[in-house]
Amino acid sequence: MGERFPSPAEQTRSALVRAGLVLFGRKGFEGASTRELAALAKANIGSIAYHFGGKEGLHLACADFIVDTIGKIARPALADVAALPPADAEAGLKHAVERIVSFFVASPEIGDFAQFILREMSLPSPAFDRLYSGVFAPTHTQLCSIWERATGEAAESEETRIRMFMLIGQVVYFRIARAAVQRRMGWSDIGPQQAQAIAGVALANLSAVLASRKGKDHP
Amino acid sequence: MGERFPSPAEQTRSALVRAGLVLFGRKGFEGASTRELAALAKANIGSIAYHFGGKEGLHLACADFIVDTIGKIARPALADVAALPPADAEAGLKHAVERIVSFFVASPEIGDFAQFILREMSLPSPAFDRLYSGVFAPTHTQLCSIWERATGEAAESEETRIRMFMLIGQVVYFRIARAAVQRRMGWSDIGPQQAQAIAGVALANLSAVLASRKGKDHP
DNA sequence: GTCTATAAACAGATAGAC
DNA sequence: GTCTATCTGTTTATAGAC
Repeated sequence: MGERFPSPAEQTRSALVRAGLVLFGRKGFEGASTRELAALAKANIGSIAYHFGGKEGLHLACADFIVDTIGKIARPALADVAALPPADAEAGLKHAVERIVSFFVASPEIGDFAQFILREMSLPSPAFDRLYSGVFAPTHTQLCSIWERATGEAAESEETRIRMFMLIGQVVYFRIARAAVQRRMGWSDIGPQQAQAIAGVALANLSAVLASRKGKDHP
Repeated sequence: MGERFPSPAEQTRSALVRAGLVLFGRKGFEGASTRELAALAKANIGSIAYHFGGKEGLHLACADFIVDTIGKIARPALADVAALPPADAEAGLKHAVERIVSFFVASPEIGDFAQFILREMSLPSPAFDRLYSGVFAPTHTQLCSIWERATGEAAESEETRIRMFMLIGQVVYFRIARAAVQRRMGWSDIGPQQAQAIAGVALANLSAVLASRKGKDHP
């Protein structure tokens, strides 16, 4: 790890993890066979057992890769917003929503990540623990504290936590229900253009909710 | 079909479909084996081929069962709301959201349906077509027209269609991300009590959005 | 570390007895 | 219609050559 020129072994490991992200995400753990995985990674079948101890080991390594990658991208971005003075928190919150849309809904590279994560959510396997504590919990917690800065409502109240799930859910749903959305909307793809339309409505909703919370007491 | 006392053959068919709903939803098409399916249905392995032509035939039959069941429950309920005079449409819309929460998020019987549907959404198979045209499209279309009655905004505008996806998504997400939600919220289950908390926030959001749309022109 | 050959378990489909 | 035995192919894991 951390070497300037990755050794052949690390290249193989990395190729297998990338293949795992694609195939596990697309077809599920049982649906992806070790042969497919090795073929996509241009590695041999035995390398999975050698490097990861077996199919399940590769699956866990994929989860760790997602945690690392999201940790490097999303976490610092949200941390910046969370550090804004309350006066700017509302604008920061809106910016965060835009980022979530373009990152999670439209970006094609993240597609396999997203499917992998969603699969773990609806059918938690041992890999779920790592995703929850590495991605899910910190992201949601940070969003809650941004909300507190923007509205004055307690970050860890039940209502705020539910509300932040909805904020995420209404957007992430476009990735989850992608096939149905595309048909119903007549979209041949969900790219930057469609993401803009989605973000527009999401931001309008957010503004409406924020406006409705103003003028209420927060004892 | 339609007989007073179901024949043994129909009991077997029905048991296999029920097992299919559970196992396909829980483990995916590849993840569920014909042996497990037959065992759960207390039928023999050969009966799958006999009654449905094979594993995929059973899968399609499960999709048809969902379409029929939802069609009998959700469709007429939404149709009633869609028939309300515009003055009552807003209340009807809120009632519809409450129904969606308790039906889709909290009811345990629907859990396997939901997982089956969600699985087809993220990885469409031949069964997806039936679910889309039998459940998804009619439900979404009806929701859009209810929205039009409540707000005067065109049911089939891009904005309305996106907004209705968000209305559904923010709620359905609690089913999709159930495992993560339970951990983060400290809920040991998502039952009627939790559904009420979810519906409360969803309705507050809806009211806020409706309020923000008032006083705008709809040329 | 890479790659191949093989083992042992498992899959879905089918033929035929009842 | 039900159920069992079996066929054929595929799966993961592993042993060992290089």
